[in-house]
Amino acid sequence: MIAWFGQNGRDLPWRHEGVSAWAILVSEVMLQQTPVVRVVPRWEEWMRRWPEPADLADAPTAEVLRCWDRLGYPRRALRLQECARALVREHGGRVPHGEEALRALPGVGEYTAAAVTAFAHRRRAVVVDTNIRRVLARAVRGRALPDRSYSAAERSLATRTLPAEEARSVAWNQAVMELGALVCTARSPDCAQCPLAAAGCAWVAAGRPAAEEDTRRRQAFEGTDRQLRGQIMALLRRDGEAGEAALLTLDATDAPRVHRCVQSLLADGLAVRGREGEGLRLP
DNA sequence: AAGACGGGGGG
DNA sequence: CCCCCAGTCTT
Repeated sequence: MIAWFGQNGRDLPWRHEGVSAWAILVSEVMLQQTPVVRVVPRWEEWMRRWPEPADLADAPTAEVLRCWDRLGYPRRALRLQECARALVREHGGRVPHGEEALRALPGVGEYTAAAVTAFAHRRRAVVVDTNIRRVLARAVRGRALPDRSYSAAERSLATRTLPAEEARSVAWNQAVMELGALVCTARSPDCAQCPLAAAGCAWVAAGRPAAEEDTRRRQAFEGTDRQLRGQIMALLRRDGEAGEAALLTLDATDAPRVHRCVQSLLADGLAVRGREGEGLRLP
């Protein structure tokens, strides 16, 4: 796996020599539910503008949200700025070591704390993202896909699989994640190119059985608050401020729904009231 | 354990 | 047009 990564790993900017822990933390937050290819250009501009936590901490939030652009889930941008402020306030403007201290930061959960520990601090940490879950589900458990929810058993499996030696553990996390992203993909895995297939992937050995029928209802998007919130944020990024009338054009048929979304954006701190007390603008 | 939370590109 | 993406936080 580690040799495979050496040959096939992508040349991503946050993997370059000398990239700071802060820059890696920023990349990890941006990569939460957003594909690599969309993150790269945003990350480059972001790091150019705010190379240190103190820079982001002092930035106008409206600019932060604009630069985040359409990476999705804009509260991640808000939390990243809160995170930068927490680093300045509590950690001397540096990214702390230790998963417990990392997890206490806004927007940093189990995955990100482990990823920063492994990829920024080069320490042994059990990193489990969607790619690693899928690779382990296939290679070890012989399943087409991991279970819906992340279980203690899965964390335990990842822990047992992780090499004991520190440098190898870091390389392993990177390699398994990359294999899941490039070869052992969700939709159409390319087992012919997989270094694990020959070594005995349980799923390949079992004849690549199909996934169990997924009975859960997929999350709708069209017509949801999530979509409308996104449209409102797009409007605010473009114009800085939007009056009541402009907001209502987003869904002229359902004013209460527009109002509900405005309320939730205000509650989240993603927007504030306009100057005349009506309409909306970026914070 | 289940839902909310954006947005876009590939199959 | 559906599915998935280096998840987190709140019920």
